[in-house]
Amino acid sequence: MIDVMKYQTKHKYKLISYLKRNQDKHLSMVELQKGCKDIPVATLYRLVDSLIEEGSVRKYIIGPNSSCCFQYIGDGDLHHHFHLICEKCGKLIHLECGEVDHLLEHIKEDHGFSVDISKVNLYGLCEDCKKENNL
Amino acid sequence: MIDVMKYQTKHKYKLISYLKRNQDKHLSMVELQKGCKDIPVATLYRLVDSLIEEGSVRKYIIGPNSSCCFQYIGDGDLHHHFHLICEKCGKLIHLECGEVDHLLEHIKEDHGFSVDISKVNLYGLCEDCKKENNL
DNA sequence: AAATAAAATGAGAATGATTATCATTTTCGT
DNA sequence: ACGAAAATGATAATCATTCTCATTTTATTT
Repeated sequence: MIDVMKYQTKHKYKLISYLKRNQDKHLSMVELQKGCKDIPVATLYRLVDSLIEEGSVRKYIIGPNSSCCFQYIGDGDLHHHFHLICEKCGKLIHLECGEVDHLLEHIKEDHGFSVDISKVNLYGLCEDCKKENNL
Repeated sequence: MIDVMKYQTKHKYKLISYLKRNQDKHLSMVELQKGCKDIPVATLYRLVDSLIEEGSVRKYIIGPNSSCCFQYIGDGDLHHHFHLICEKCGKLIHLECGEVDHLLEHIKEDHGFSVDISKVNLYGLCEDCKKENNL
């Protein structure tokens, strides 16, 4: 359920619209700038920060270059996934998998540590690259 | 087993010595600069990159400010473990756990992706911090 | 609706960490 | 010791992000 009241400004509304339209993607700051050309950068940064603050946007840190991406968190559990990142081709794979939930539950119960799944980035080799390199 | 031959330069040697002396800590770039005052910044960055490349140093991205830290992890990742990193206190926990092996095997078999366990860093909240914040 | 307070805006400057440059020095294999 | 390859180092360049502050917009109170 969207709380219209919290869209105090048209820029904020536009940004959220854009984020929602691309809810399935991870958007970098550059992409946000392209998608919201009429929002000045400074304002864009401020808006993104406020959305993260209020919890409707999640920030991801991806890859060895530590670039960060943003994603709107909808009503569903879109946020409930983790990343596989191929070190060869850089491909980013979104994976939702019960086995991971199981592992995180185990770590929580038996090791007392609560893992933030949104920050789980597993590096390795993807299927295509394995084939390509006969591995 | 330390391969002395790979310490080609005195700067590289000094940096590794410093990292080893502080193996229990996470060192930021600023701390490395302080600890290795005689190594010029440009060289320091290059050395750190090369050490990460060859696998004797790990890079961590910690906290909401996405600051990054470095830590010496020895020669090759012979130890079959992964890391839990508390985002509150920065604590680093080494964990060896069959459940993780099981998960990585599952990802390999069912999702075709081979995860490099030496790069598995799971971020979250440790037991102490949870208690401290009544979570 | 008018007045006032509070928050958001926007353009450009400032910051700060990281990277690039390139002539010089050092290291390594032969 | 010789020449190729790699590393160095001082500085400039880059680039994302933050700051500034006068102005505009939004919210709240009469």
